Amino acid sequence: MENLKDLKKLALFKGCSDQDIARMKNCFKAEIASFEKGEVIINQSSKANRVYLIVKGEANVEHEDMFGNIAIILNLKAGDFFGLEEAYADKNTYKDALVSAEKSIVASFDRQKIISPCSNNCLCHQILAKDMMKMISARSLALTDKIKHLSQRGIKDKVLSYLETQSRIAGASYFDIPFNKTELANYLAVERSALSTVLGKLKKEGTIDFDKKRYHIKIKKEEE
Amino acid sequence: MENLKDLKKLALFKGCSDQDIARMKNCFKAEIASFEKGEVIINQSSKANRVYLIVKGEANVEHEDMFGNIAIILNLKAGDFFGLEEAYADKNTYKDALVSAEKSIVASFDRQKIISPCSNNCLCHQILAKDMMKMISARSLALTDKIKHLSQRGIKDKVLSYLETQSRIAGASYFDIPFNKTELANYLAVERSALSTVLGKLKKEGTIDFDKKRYHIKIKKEEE
DNA sequence: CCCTATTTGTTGCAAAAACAACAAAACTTA
DNA sequence: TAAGTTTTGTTGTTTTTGCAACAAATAGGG
Repeated sequence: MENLKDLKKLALFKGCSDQDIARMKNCFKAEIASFEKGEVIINQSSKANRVYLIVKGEANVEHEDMFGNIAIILNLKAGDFFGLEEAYADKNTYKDALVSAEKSIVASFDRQKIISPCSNNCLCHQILAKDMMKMISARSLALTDKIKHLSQRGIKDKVLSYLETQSRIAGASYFDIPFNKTELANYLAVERSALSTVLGKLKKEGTIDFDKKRYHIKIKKEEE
Repeated sequence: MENLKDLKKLALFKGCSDQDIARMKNCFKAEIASFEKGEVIINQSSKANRVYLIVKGEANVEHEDMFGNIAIILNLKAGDFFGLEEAYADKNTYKDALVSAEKSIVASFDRQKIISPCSNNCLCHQILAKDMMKMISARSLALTDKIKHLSQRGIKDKVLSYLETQSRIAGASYFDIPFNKTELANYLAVERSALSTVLGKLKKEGTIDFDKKRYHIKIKKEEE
């Protein structure tokens, strides 16, 4: 099982021995699978009986509304979970889909095993449980951040709000974002072409610069 | 301490005796205060060293952006927490303010005491810890719901998305929402006057009806 | 390296939302 | 109940966005 290497790289399992991980995999009824870009890992509205862990690559949490519009709710990276909230809040269907954003490896675990205390007394299970809390909290804060972007009036303010947050996270005025233009439009819930126009304008104005997925905030907007 | 009565009403403390609650209050360094409508319970950007519990009434999580626009992120009711995520994710400032939405009673606890295991072995502390996970998960799902509303193109779709969710939660086509029109506009991040126009149109069309904070979805939009 | 698929930029037009300003209605409270 | 405050509705103007269609640029695969 060469996937063990990828698992061990995750901060989540730091300090766990191979045996620990092997035992946990068994304990949680783990399964590991790999996906190509664009492949659906788990469908919207399907039964929520597993919890997914991105082991390698990236995946997007997506929601399709009644008109067929796709919204990218969140971008998940290695170490991030999908489905934990449903498990803990006792919801039995996922309200969103998980879609591989690039070549990825995803582990999944039995929902019930994850949320209930381990009978086997796995060495890492306690650590894991503690981390869960932290991860869900971080997710919650990330969602709040996103709401802040979406709450901006106008595409210009939305995109600047997003880019400033990304810049702050990166701790630099140059930074990469996980979205191409089409995906960024989906993430910000605006028209792709309109976003393109606004980005072009901001570039011409000299406020920002960008190339591919790399951005640069040249003029920092002042906080209130 | 007559506030004890209010605390005991919360699902969170069901099955806890007065002594249990008294011990927990001591253990968590609890403080209780009451607030009028519009009063700021805790300011945006202030030090996040306490966790707040709405004991009675309602409060809104609000965010003011760099242009002075107020966004209502979330409406909290009795039993809901504020600041838990910051505690668990180890953030030291609140990114939002908590504002009393009506006459309310709010308890606050020492952040550190909440997130670390209790040395006194309070009877309810374990239960509390378990509920925390559930609450944060539920919050996360609620935020995802809101993102879905905000992701809709156009005010009409936003407000219908919101009202349908509220209707589903209430389990009826008649239901009350916690916002007046101004607050609803802030929650949906749109112009109040534009929202007013759209609501009027929907009422004239016969899609919905409303009076004060009571709404009625007359024609149900079909899911995809 | 060429062919194809995807991504990105551009434009014009129609529709919608922001904004501002004001009037009517409802709610407070003295 | 009268005065003042807040909420809600209305309207006209300006700006922005959505939408559709197309062209250019880029990436990916054989």
